[in-house]
Amino acid sequence: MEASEIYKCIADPQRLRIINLLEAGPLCVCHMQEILEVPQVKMSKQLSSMKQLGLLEAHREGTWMIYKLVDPLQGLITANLCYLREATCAECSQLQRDLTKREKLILKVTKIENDCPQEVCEQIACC
Amino acid sequence: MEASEIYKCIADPQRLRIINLLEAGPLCVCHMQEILEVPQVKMSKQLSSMKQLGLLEAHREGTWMIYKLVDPLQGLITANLCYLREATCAECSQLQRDLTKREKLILKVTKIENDCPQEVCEQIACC
DNA sequence: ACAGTATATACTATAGCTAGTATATATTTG
DNA sequence: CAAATATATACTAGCTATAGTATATACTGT
Repeated sequence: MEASEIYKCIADPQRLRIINLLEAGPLCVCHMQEILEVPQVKMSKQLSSMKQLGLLEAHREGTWMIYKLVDPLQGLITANLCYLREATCAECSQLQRDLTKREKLILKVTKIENDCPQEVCEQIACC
Repeated sequence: MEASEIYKCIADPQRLRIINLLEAGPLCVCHMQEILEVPQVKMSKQLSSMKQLGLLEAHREGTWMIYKLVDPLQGLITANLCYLREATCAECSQLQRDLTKREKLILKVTKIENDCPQEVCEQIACC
């Protein structure tokens, strides 16, 4: 994967937010959709382009599609996430808020509603 | 400057090469043109867009326009240059080659031809 | 087999980017 | 002031990316 392709990918704030979320653990489409507040079609298209690029992989669990970052993650991405999480800018604080929102959502769908893909649950040992 | 704007900028390999070159010191348009082997009009347009973005600044010296990176350089850019210079990929080795080519060109235009903007010369204490 | 939920794709319109050609501007030198 | 050099801008055409709408597919539970 060329560096320029990675930059083009994270040059879209929405896609950067997706990577930031997934770096914290796998998620299904509808939950990312809820956290980022974007229409389903946009979410789906962005995920599929990132998968095609080779950054994400997906598998099905019932009706859910669970996306995660490929392992090992491109060093260039790791380095940038690392930088952005420390920095202070509008986009950086957005990334923090997304992570917080993710925590809350996962708690809700697991502990409370029991409506959670297994792989997501496993992270917090809830199911 | 938003992180996404910086990524969009360096997502173009040519622009990344420009930043890489200028990080080593100021240069005039025609010398960058020679190192990167691009038409004048393309060079000029890319430089002007990067200047408008706030990454570069320029001043005139005779008929030359000398471009340099704004100081202090965006941390995000520093971090990425730093990463790319250590990494092994097609683009990364290109960046190395560009720096070598820059060294040679500067030697030529200063020591040999004495055809060199003052600010460039000052770097290697030649004029 | 049907209804409901989650996700993906096809198609279209449109906005933004890039390259190329031609031309203009700024400066120096004779 | 004319010629030469270095750089910038205007204009155009083609391409790429994005958003939106509609529709299709995959799976589950009844």
